[in-house]
Amino acid sequence: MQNKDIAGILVEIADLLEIKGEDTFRVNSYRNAARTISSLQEDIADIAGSSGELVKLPGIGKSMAEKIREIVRKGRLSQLDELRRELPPSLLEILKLEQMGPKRTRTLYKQLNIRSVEDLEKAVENGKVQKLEGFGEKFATQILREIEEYHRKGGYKRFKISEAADLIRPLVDYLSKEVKDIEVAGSYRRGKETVGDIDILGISRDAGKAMEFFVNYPETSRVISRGKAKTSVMLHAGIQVDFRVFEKDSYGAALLFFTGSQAHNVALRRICQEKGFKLNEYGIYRGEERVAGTSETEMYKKMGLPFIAPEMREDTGELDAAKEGKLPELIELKDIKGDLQSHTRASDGKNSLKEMAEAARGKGYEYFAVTDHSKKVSVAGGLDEKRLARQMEEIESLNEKLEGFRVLKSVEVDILRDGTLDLDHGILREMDLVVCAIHFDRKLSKKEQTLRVLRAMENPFCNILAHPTGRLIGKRREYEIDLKEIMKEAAAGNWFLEINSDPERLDLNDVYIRQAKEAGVKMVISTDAHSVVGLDNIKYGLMQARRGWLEKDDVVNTRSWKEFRELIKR
DNA sequence: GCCGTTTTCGGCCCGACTGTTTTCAGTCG
Repeated sequence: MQNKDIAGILVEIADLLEIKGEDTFRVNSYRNAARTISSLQEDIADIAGSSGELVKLPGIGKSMAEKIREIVRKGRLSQLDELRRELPPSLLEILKLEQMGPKRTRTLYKQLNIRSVEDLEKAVENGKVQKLEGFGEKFATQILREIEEYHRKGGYKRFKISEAADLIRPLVDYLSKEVKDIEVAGSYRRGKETVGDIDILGISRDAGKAMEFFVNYPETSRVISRGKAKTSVMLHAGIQVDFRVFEKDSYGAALLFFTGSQAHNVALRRICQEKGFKLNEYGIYRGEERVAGTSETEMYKKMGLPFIAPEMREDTGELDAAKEGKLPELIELKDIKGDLQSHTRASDGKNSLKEMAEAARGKGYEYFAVTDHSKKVSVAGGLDEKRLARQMEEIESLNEKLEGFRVLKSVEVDILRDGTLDLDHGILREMDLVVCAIHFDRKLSKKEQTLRVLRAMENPFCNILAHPTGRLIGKRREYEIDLKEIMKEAAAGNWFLEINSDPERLDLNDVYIRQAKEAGVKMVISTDAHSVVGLDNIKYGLMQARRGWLEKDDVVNTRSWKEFRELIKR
């Protein structure tokens, strides 16, 4: 049972209790506990063993600790089983529909025995829902549209951060024509790997005009709500955009508020309360008087805190760190001195070696590793020893021409099922750097998979373990592997874990990154670019690194090649 | 259900928008 499974059980309880009509504070305590667990560095199952440890975690008291122990022990929770008998779990699907909260879900269940999205759809079509008190025609039309969208998208989907970026770019260009100081806030600004919606802020004295301009954006498919301060629309792409305008004096407060996370905001409001202030999206107030609001820095300062980077605002310890003056100095893009995974036309890349190298040099890097696939990955045109030897010659002659820049002779060698490598040691020995990765036999047991990787990484030529969990966001689960063990060995064995910047991968993810840092592991941030354009993805890997609290020193490719080489085992 | 330098009870973050409920509940972030 992983942390996220246990958190999932608690969230389900919270949802069902809420539909039941339980006290919201009690309901929230389940959500708080779930949040604590899913952002925890250690395995909750390990902590659950020793009594007293669990209740030290924020939001987990005696009763919650007992429930967690039951889940760890039995793999299930009798309280949830009971709730599921009481209420059909398919109600949770209804709850996911926009406009459908716990109250309406409960009413429809009690009054019309609506148990599923399909039931709801029928009842609305038959005009039954509209007859109930509190549900009108407008509601009926809206909910039918929601259900249609729900069917079309197959439930509610989140967008990969790169997909969101592609939608945001033209929208911000458009809005900038009318509104000043456009900023994208929300989970996008915090650099989350996926985003559910897009929050945009701007400064304008004429909010009405700004809103009018916003709803006329050509990509708008429908207006969800429209007010003086806030307007929400759905884009044709199927993502919701919330747009708000503020006055200059409130802009910092608004940015802070709408960047979130929700949990971070709640924690900030508590801090303000303790100091006798009130915090909202317009500023910090002492009574009626606004005492801060213009900038985020000013807001934090008023709370007695240093500026906290958006990527850290998840209420996972950043506020304590800030209070104690122990915030990390997060790694920045300019710290990266080279990219360490890339593919060329020789395997499955789109550009030539020369084109890739020149593009990397154009980014201001000092070095750049070309890591085409090895022969086993034949679908990607993997290279055998002979072709690699030829590529290495090509690199050498290219390096003679590129002054102040070095193309590293490298490869993404496949780790075979038994933990041996897909290439002769003779050729690996000739390389500057060897990147190792799993591409096949993903379904081994956890123990076998872990041993396989460790065996490979014990090889004297292996330096980097690429995309260590093999997940593809929203598509493919992680393979079973004991990452804790991998981290332990990586920390001791001076090899590195990759943070793969491909927005489909982002592997390691933010939670694992922070865990790895705690374990003393050094990491690299690579793009895994398959084209010149792909080199830009470094920003996504960087954001995950920042979400994992990494500093320059934690990341090996912030060093010059000379320093880097010293760290590599041989 | 959690929490505590106002500690074992009584709090628990705050505001915008919508619809139809004419004074506010529900939902969302």
